[in-house]
Amino acid sequence: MKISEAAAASGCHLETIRYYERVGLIPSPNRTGSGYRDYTLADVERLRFVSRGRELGFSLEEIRSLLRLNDDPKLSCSDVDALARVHLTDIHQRIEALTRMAGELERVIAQCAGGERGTCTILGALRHTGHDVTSCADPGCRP
Amino acid sequence: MKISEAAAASGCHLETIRYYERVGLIPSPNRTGSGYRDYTLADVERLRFVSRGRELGFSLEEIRSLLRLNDDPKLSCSDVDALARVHLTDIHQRIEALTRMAGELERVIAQCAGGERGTCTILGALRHTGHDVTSCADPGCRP
DNA sequence: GCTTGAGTCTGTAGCGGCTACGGACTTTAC
DNA sequence: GTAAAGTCCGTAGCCGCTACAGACTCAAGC
Repeated sequence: MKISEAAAASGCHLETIRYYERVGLIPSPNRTGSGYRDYTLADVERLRFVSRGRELGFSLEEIRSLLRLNDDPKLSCSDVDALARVHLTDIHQRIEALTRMAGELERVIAQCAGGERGTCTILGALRHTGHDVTSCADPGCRP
Repeated sequence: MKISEAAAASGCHLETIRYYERVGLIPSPNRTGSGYRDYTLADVERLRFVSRGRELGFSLEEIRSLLRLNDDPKLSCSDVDALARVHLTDIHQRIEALTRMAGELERVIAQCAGGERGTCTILGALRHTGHDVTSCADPGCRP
């Protein structure tokens, strides 16, 4: 199977596949006589593994670990579980940070909306200290 | 004011300040006789503006636009409003994507927890097609 | 057999937003 | 006077790709 077919079958972009090979995430596939990469179904499955891992937000290093855990059935399932839980915690933290951002942004936008006057509350929030147009719970906000 | 003081006063890391200068986000400050950067309060305010913009998740290019809008009071407040709304939509989309990830991950983790058996459902979810251990609403999931 | 176009090859550079050096200089503290 | 800390500049690295350039190979049509 050629690289373009492997790309279509795995959901990875063609250039991304070459990149994964370069960084050692997937093994180098066989080559045809003329030097073209020749992928097996097993190769494609590995690529799909990586692709699904990325969809779940795992880093390439995490996926590297997951692949190792997957390759060696003697290794413990609880390591996989631990890795996934750490990753989940990280995702939750990112969601929290973004939610905070969104909330703050919504507040300053709401105050600005419709205001054609010279003083823009959004710019004001960026200019002035301590979010003084809002109520910031963080004591570090006030200087 | 020296760069380390400007860093402390603005909340930007010292090396980050030099970076912002290099990419033209902030103007080059005055220099002392010996070539040290010498920041004014206006410089620090600009840095704080950038720092707060980053806290709200704006990209440096967005902040560049906001600075321009801020510098020229003749420009319309509604441009600021529009920029902020686009950014807010983007944040909401990122939250949504992360929430989807977290949900899926929670599902496979829940099925795996406590399982010391050889077949790990987390690895299974990564290996096998179409999230067959879950219920995926996306028709593209099934091949 | 020959041409054309599409696919593939390698290597390198770029993105964003920093961060971290190395080696030279200056300032500060004792 | 000397040692330590701060600053300077330039460059390279991080992640996870993506996009070239310039050389090749392959498949289809004539």
